Amino acid sequence: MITMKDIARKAGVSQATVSRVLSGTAAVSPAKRAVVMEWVRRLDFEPNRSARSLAASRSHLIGVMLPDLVNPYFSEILSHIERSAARSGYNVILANSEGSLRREREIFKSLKARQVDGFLAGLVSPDSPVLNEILKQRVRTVVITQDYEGIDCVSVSHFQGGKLVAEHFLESGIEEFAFFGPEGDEKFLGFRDTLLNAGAVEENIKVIGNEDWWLSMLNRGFHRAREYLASHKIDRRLGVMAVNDPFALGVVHAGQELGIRIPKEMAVVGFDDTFICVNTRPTLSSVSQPTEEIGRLAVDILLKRIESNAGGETDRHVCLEPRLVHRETS
Amino acid sequence: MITMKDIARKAGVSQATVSRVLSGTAAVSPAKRAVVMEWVRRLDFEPNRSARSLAASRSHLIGVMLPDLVNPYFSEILSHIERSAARSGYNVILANSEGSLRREREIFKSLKARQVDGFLAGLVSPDSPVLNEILKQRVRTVVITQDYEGIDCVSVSHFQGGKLVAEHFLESGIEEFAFFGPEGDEKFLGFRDTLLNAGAVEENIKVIGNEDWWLSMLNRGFHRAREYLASHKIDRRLGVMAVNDPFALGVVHAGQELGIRIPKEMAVVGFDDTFICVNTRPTLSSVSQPTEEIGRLAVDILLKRIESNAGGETDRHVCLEPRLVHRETS
DNA sequence: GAGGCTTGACAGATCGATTTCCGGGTTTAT
DNA sequence: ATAAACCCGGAAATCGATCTGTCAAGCCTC
Repeated sequence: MITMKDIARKAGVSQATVSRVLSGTAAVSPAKRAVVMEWVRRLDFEPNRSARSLAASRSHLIGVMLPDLVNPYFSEILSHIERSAARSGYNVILANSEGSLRREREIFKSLKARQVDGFLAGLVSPDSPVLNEILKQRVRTVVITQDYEGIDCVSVSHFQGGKLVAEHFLESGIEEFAFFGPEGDEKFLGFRDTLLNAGAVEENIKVIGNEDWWLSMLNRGFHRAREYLASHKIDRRLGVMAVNDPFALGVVHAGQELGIRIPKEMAVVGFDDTFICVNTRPTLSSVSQPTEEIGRLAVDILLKRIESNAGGETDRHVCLEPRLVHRETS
Repeated sequence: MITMKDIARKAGVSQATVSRVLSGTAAVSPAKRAVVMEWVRRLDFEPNRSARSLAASRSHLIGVMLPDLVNPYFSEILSHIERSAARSGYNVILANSEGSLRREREIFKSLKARQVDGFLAGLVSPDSPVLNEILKQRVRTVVITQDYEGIDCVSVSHFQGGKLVAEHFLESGIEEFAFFGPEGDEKFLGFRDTLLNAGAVEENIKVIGNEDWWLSMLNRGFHRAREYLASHKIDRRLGVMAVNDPFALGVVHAGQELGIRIPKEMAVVGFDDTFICVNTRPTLSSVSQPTEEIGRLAVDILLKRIESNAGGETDRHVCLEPRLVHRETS
């Protein structure tokens, strides 16, 4: 391995000078700079990042923790995060929490030990133990997907999203509702509140499947939905909101299999507006989240925090507006 | 930050002893071991990974380079890679080459500087300059998605996959063919060879869109397909093979928009058998690749190489069999 | 009880960068 | 001409771990 020492020897300068040239922290005479650069090029030298992080306690690494990598919503966000980070010279170290709070804690600890300069976290629940650690340990973190007091956040208001769906159902004259997903989810709260305020009866709002939405690739949603729909006869038109698009798709397919007409007997709305929506028949209504903006802004805010060393400032909350995209399933 | 030195002082032993306890490389008396562990727990100590990598020149980090993160095929593989790696105590550092050879080179260089213990690479083309570097620089690497001489590989034979599709079309009596994707792709070669051997006429095998499949999320495929189908009247049944599922889906939708009946006038087969296939109507035929196995095996092989320090052995080529999954579009 | 062997633990070198401190050489001001 | 201010660049300390060399203590064996 080629080290700075080698370059220094070849170029006939000290190690410190090489370091200065490379990092540009101090002035170096054009002549020496040129010689150094020449040798760097010639030997194809790349400074050892471990040593660099150790010495500078800056790793140019950001930790990204997500609850699911297969759901296209997260894939898209991840993709935008990676791109933004790469543009600014940061690498991404990726971890999948699989929605487990225990895993979240482990990941957080282990990535901190890796000296990441900051975190981007898609947290699963407001109960996550990681939230306390973030506050306590002052690790620069931007949370996506939800909004927490005292922590930088970039997210769409899920509450608002749930409200949009509720309003949409109410306008269509629907009086029976079901939510496929975890009861504690913000979007469900928005959904239910809006319905109740509009005079809906609490008994007519069902919640199905609460703890394991992150395992929700299609089969999971499909089976849950089929199980439910098979045992609960639909007499009045049912408005179904799902926690995410894959789950919604499962509901649609379960409905189709059981001969339920969509959207006539059952209206279905998903969440995230991933590419799934326009590529299924019937096309899926969904609440849209601007993934590119989320990814980009999250990285921007995080890097600004890192590079300006601004730890104690007030937290930034970027709240983007969700939009209901109306398609064939509703 | 808490360091080993702190633990050593608190526990009244030397730093080396703490290191031994933590890494388990040498025997330490049970009594001291207990004291050390107690303090590690109490101070919630986690060794600094930068320092550790620097000293041990082992980072427990593997670099994963993929050409696309949104295509569910890669998402799934990535997800399995991350899980396997995490189980063995490795973290994943992720980079998206976006299919650009220039980016591939940059990424390779920069991750090497990060001291990754190994690489998992989904390379785009046999021309990738990274291939030479892998051979020359002896960086432990397992290539997925394709099969190269002299480098560890885990992949499905794309050639074989193309062959399966061709045979399938031939059995259906199809005599006109189109491939949507880059001409140099192995799967196209398998497709074409099989067709030609069976007596198909070269002029009846069209290739559409060759250089930028990685940008192929739906719109791209859709537009390419619409453009082509609108200007080329179908008189005999057309057999279309697409480079991946998103692209195939674009072809299906373009066909539908132009009133082409599927599979009657046009049969479409995708590649990768992602979850898209069963969740679109009509359901999409596709060539299946066992993503879980690919991800898991790739990590297994890489870690075995890393941990046994086996650099010079002959390369391992795991070639998994593709399977044609026949659905409604063909 | 002396010599040989194993085991446990310490001090100190090392990994490859960054960064501080300081001295020598130039330029500018008086 | 002398003092002051400025630039450059080198030597050495530092970051937080790992790992080697060394020595002391404990246990046999004869």
